[in-house]
Amino acid sequence: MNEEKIVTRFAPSPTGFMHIGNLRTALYAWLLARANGGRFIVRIEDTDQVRLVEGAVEVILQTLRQTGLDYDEGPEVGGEHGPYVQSERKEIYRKYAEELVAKGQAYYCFCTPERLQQLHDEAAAADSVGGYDRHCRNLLPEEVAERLSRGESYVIRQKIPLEGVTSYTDEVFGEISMENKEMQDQILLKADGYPTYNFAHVVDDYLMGVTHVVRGSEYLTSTPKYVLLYDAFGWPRPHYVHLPLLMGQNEDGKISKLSKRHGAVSFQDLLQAGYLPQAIVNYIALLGWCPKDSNQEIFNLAELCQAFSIDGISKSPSVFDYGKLNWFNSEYIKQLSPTNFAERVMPLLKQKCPSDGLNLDKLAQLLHTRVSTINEAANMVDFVAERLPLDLANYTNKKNKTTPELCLRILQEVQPRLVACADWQNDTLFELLKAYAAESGVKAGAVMLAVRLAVARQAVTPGGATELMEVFGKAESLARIELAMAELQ
RNA sequence: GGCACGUUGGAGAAGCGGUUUAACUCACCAGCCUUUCACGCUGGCAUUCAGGGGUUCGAAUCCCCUACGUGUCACCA
Repeated sequence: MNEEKIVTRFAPSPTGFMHIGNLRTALYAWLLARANGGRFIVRIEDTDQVRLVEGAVEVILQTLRQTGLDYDEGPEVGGEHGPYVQSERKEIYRKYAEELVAKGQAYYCFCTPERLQQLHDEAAAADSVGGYDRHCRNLLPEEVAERLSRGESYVIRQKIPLEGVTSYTDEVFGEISMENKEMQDQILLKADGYPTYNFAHVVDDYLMGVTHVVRGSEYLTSTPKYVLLYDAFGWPRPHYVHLPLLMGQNEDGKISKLSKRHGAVSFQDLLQAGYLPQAIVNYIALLGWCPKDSNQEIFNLAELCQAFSIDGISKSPSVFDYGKLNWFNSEYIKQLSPTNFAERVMPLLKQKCPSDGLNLDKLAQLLHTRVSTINEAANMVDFVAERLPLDLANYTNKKNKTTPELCLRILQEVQPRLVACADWQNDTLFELLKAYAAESGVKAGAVMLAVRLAVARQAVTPGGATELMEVFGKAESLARIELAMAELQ
């Protein structure tokens, strides 16, 4: 495989947003090129003018930028094989399609969409799946010429051999064979003059020198038709690298192709949900690929390039697991510097906890090791934003042997010391409470519990008693202790 | 329905005919640590590789069949 310089491409269709499965395909194609000192091309496949979505190209390019998948040729950067947008290469395809007709490997078809629909309906009625009946395959040249000159609407179809078998070797799935009689005379050039994907990608991959076609395994069984096209032109076939599909788990436990019903499935959705680009990339890299002789899981792009190889790609589909993504994300969040993390949560904290006097920097610090996504911080700080109702039963704790009565006593005895405290920060407060515990003979754990509950008004909190007091500041902390004592009275 | 591909624990997976009593990670459970939670640490979690037949001295690893799953059969990509 090293006899030639590897050239791969990512060829998305701008028909929506960046699906995570698409991103993963882009990643693998990029990795294959970069890991072998090859080139990576981006090509926009916008031959379906009906499904075009405004702004989709920009989303695709932006995603590539955000994930660090740089390309050598493509939109915006150009290159020697441009243009890289298929709608701008329209005439190229016609020329090649006509060449195929001349070679007897393709033919003009004048069948109307209505007739095709009828064919389809009849097949469906017979409880089967029918294809095109090759009605125009053997039209006389004179008839074709005449109908063409009359300006009749037409498409150009590939002339698939009626007999025999077509095989190719996929780099991950091995040899794939398909009986020619199973294949349809697929349309190469549509009535609107645009090529189909089936044709355009073959022509472009050849013209752009793509050596390895990397794409999802949904193309596994249509590839024989593409291979036939290469053969018809007399072009060398590229290597094929089909990737296992990405699945999602449904509520009933069944799995199916990853889609919106499984939750956030576009790169943008995931960013919106608080995931970091590199965590997403790291996670999807491992969905369907595994490094050889290593148990490493945390990889940055450079490390992925080092470790990546085709034989690490598996054949079986994998289920996208948000739980594991969360773990990756929390690892990447922990890697963030305290300041960097603080910058990211701060907008959210300021919005949720606008009141003055709160130490949001301290809050951010507490949150750093406790969240798996930035957004998760939102539901964790409600108790800071407002004084939540607290069930007094929480003051009864078996491990620390506390009761509401004990807690009340603790709060009453500790309050004057807190009022007198001049240095309102964690370490000082902690020492203060410990000193009280030692002097009073009450267990330190009990003291911490009473104070934490009084201040937080919530059983489980992101931080201990004294850390939270630092967050609340002296005034609010004392006010809450005051409130707690009243409730316990 | 035809064809194609897949099937190792709840999820990602290693494994490529013999020291594998199936590695590692997430999740889960238990314990430790600890000012709760989280972090961290320790231990548990498939006697078995979809099922059934073969081949072999020996199979998760090779072959066949069955089951199940997914993909594909568009003037979509």
